[in-house]
Amino acid sequence: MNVQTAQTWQSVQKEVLRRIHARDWKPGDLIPNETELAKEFGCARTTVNRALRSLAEGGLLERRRKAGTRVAAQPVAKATLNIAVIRHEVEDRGARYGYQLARREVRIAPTHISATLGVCVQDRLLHVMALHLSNDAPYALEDRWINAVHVPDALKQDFQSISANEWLLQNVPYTRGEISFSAKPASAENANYLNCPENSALLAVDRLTWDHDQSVTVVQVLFAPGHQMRTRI
Amino acid sequence: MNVQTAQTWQSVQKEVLRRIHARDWKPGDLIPNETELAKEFGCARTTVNRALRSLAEGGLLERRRKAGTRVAAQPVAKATLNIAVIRHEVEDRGARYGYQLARREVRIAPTHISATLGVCVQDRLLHVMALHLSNDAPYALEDRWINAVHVPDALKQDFQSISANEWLLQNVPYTRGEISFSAKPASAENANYLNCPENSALLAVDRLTWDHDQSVTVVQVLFAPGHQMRTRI
DNA sequence: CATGTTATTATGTATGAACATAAAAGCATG
DNA sequence: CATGCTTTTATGTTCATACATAATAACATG
Repeated sequence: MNVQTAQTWQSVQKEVLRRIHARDWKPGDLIPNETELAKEFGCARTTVNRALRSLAEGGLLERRRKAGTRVAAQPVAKATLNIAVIRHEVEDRGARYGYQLARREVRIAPTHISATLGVCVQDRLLHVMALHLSNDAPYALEDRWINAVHVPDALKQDFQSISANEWLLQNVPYTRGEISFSAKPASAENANYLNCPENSALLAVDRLTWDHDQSVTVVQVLFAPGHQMRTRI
Repeated sequence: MNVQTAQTWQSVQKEVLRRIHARDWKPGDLIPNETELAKEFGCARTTVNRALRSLAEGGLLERRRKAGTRVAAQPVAKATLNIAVIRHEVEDRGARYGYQLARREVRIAPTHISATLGVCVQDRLLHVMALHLSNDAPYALEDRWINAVHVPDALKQDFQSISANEWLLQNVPYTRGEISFSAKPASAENANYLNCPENSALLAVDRLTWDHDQSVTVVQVLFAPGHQMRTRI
């Protein structure tokens, strides 16, 4: 019953975290309710709420009205990966960024692409392929289809000096998207661009974005062999 | 100056989002300050604060004291991957989970492992290798080293029926960790366990966890070819 | 005993007021 | 003109209070 002073929500959170890590409160345990904790810490319930809510967002606590707050039995580690503009990614690593447009064409897309984008099979889409370089070495290969029906402005861009990656982010809004991570063997073409042996294991990031119910773009980014995406948990 | 009614922080957030998506407020733009928005929406500043803060956490807004709030020029998409217990992952997909212990040994670790875990090279660590199955097909191969100096209880476990993955999460706390995603070619041994051709492209998830300044475990999970980790953004 | 209704309770949210704090902008001083 | 101090301002946070809501627990009723 140590009444504390100088209560900020961070200090409350820190103390709660300490108790969880020290196993005072074990996974699955119900912890005291907000009112009791507020009394113990000598602060307002609002402050305790702020501290616990943010821990719950991180997956460490599970909260339910009336049922109370408990320590997550099996905390699902949430790995948050920042998918930034590739140029920034390279520059943040302190490397010199380079960009090469490999292909730009307006054409009818393969059926799996038009199906994914939800457009008619005979719609002409913009296909852009580009290589991103880090200190002149291949860094990532971007293979993108843009829904030119919904984004006609894209047709005016030649993507010679600015990547579609960057142009879209600056100019075309999207409201939602899907992203998936997988490993893929390098095709002959991939290997040629990325300057690696054919069938090398490549990290692939596939993205599909929508603006309300209109698809915007679908893209696959293949990273050069050995590439890692890292984060803390 | 439409004065709204029934203000919840969610409705404020929704309206702010609408304006961003409609490009009323464009990337890089400074938006009205909290006091003004509160007046416009007819709610308390606290409510506006809650709405904007949560958008800022998601990376869509950038806020700085005195400088104000602006729409992120290049919203960094934050892909949050849930790294759950593998058994749950399989079961959530509606498949039958299976588990096979492949190896369990207490031995001196390769130097890169003891270095990673920050233990003495001659410390004996627990090495566990196990195969996770989905509907009897190989799903993921777990290759793990446990810091037996810090987690002596692990030595008592045979890991015949419960995976180290699950046992650790239930029994050993950690305060922080690192996680990285990459693509790797299957070694002969990998290929044997995962029942795939040698050099297949495999998605690899590497995790390293710490309890304060003691390392807990380092693990590599290799997923069977074709595996995808998905999320919405 | 099963089932539906009601009370209770813990979290969730809104409010206005107050003060804290970071950072920009203005100002003074050498 | 450079440098350091002061003011101003927008966000950040705390608080007490009040009411909303979901979900459990208690109760009544057939």
